[in-house]
Amino acid sequence: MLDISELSRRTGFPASRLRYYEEIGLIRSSGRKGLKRLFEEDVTTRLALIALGQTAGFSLAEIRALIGVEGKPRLDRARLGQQADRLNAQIDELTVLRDGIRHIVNCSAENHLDCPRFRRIMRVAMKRRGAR
Amino acid sequence: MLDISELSRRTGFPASRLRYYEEIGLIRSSGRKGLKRLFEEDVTTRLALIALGQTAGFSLAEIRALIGVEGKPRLDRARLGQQADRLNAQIDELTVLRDGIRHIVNCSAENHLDCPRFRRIMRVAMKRRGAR
DNA sequence: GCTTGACCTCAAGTTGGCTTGAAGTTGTAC
DNA sequence: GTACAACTTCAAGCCAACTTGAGGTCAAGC
Repeated sequence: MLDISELSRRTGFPASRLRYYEEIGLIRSSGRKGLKRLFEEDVTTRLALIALGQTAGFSLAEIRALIGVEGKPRLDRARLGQQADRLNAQIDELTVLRDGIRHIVNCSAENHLDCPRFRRIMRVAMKRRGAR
Repeated sequence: MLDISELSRRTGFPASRLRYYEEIGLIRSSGRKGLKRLFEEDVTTRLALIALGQTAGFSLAEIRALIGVEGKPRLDRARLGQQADRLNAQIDELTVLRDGIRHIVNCSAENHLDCPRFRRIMRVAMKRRGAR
């Protein structure tokens, strides 16, 4: 069993964030020693999963839906599959953008506005914003 | 010259957002007709650039630094190059995550926690969170 | 000449994901 | 037995990027 500072040290998450995650039900502490929370070791795995989800662009609410609230992380395969697909689409978009930016950097022409490549990038960007 | 509702219609940005962008200096209106703002057509280009920047994960402040405040979008090539590199790193990370998620979906083993692939993904995720 | 509707300003509210601060409690070291 | 650091709770604050709302103005159509 780990106290909050040890868990913080191991994961790099500040204690405030760990308390917050417990408060919203993302992790659990398994008892107290006096006032102090005690966490089981496998909470580190859960935290890694949470970090993973955030990196992939999921909100904490989505992550909770994906990994469940109970003790062991129970992964929802169907949802994960969908999310992998979304992630894939995002990667494709970012790739277009990256290439587009590099093009702009190298394209010495003053008029990007007329450049078909540039226009294509902008269409991608606009499409994405429209979706908000 | 376009009034705000026409600009909104063309770009898909709500009028409130356009006013907000003007307020923080991201776009300019070029005069009024009575009370009503009038925008030049090329503001749509600027808005596309802004959308582009956001899609690439830049804050509005960063975008302002990149495209400048004056009339014509003046792109900062050096910064853009850096940002393309960052974007590239992000793409690499997301790719690892995507593949990792797909692996989890297909890996019928109960114990992802022991799977080296899964561990690798988690390391990436943790590293990223650490950087916040 | 009055109603309507599209615009205007300015302040305040919203969301997510936390952090910060004040005030209290506890186990350990001296 | 007391000082201390490390925890605790709870409320409030913070940030970006907007949105919403109240109350006002203006041009056009009937």
